[in-house]
Amino acid sequence: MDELSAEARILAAIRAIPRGQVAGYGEVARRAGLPGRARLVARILSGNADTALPWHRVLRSDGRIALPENSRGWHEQVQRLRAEGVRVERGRVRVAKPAADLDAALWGPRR
DNA sequence: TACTTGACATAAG
DNA sequence: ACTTATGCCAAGT
Repeated sequence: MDELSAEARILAAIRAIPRGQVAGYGEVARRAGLPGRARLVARILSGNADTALPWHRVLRSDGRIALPENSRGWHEQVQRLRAEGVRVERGRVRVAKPAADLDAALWGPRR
């Protein structure tokens, strides 16, 4: 019954990722109110045909592109990401290091 | 029902 | 930073 709504919420969560930004599968699931369903997000994307959907902004939690390296989809994802200014190196996007930033803020120079 | 598969995540070594 | 082992969940056989 709510199979459709689950998919709808996931699609909405993906559409909500701002241009030039990325999000992990698990992250998308959480934002859709479906914690623990990262694989459901992957399932939906694997079957998606909507080119307007910003599917390219969804990556693995480690910042790597989920599709098989050098596959057609892989190349397209890299291109789409770079087209919006996202730096992609060796099939992966720079992952944020909040701990380091926090650490610097709390324990940095003169503190 | 039992087993396999997949655009995953996380902890350990 | 990279690889392996486990856990996970929904669908397909």
